[in-house]
Amino acid sequence: MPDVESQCEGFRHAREARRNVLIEDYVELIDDLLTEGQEARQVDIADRLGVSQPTVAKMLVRLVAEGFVTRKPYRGIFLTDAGLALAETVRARHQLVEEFLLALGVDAVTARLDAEGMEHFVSDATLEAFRTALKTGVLRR
Amino acid sequence: MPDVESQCEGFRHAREARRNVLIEDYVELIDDLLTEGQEARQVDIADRLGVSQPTVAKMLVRLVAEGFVTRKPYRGIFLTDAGLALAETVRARHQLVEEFLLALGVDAVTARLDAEGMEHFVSDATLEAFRTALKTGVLRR
DNA sequence: TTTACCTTATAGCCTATTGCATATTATTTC
DNA sequence: GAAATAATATGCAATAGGCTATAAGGTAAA
Repeated sequence: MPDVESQCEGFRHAREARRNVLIEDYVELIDDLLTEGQEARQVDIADRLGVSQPTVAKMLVRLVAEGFVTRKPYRGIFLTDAGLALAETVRARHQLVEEFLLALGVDAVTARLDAEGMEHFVSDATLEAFRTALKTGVLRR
Repeated sequence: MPDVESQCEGFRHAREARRNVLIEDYVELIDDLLTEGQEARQVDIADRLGVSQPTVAKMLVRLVAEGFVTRKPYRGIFLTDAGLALAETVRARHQLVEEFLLALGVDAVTARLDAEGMEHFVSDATLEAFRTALKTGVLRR
């Protein structure tokens, strides 16, 4: 067992990360919706996330407060520069994790599901290790 | 972008998994404390998790209700058979994820931190892929 | 055995995340 | 331009997870 301080620090770190999961998911999804050309409406976001529209409305208040999105009334949601930057980081990470799982031989459906959960907890260092493994091709079957 | 149904299902799946994270962490930690010979007291658990004792007390109510632990007053916490089974599953998964990251070349500290976050979202299928990769040694550097 | 300490319980408060039901406000269409 | 429709807003409730402060119950040592 690790010493109390490290373990405690680890758990604190994980709790901290958990608080950002929703924000990351929203920002990534909004960016995807905008990139696909359609507008990002509350109802679209709600459908994609599988939650109700009021739930989305409440989260958007938070996203606006934290400076990631702006809203044009009845015209949908838009990303600020900070939101765009976050979206790009998150999407790149998400894709890399999913690609890595696929390269490992995990089936497509599982890779998608697992990546959705894991992505938020993969550090830059680990991401770099994934990237290296992919590049050197050691995982190919 | 995935179709609405799959994406929605993915997010639902992740939300579901998030609800079990704390239970898994508690059960794994309690098992570790008991295995180390010491008793698993509320204060010990609180120290390890980096939360307050009342927070632990509240969570223990839930763990008892869900049938994972029992309590001997002023003698600490104990695992039921279900709790023990869960603990073993969780610990095996946790260790495998951490070992895998180490084998990939991730440094020890990062591997510990990332594994703590990722472990709860790694499916059996992905776990099996990790195991295979470790066994075939393709990751050794 | 009585006090001091350790352990647990309880009360009250807070934030976050979800839901449902129901307004309200734009936009469109006829 | 008025009615239908789409988009948002809001009120109320529930669950989860966290905190501080304080009380109370056992254990053990002087």
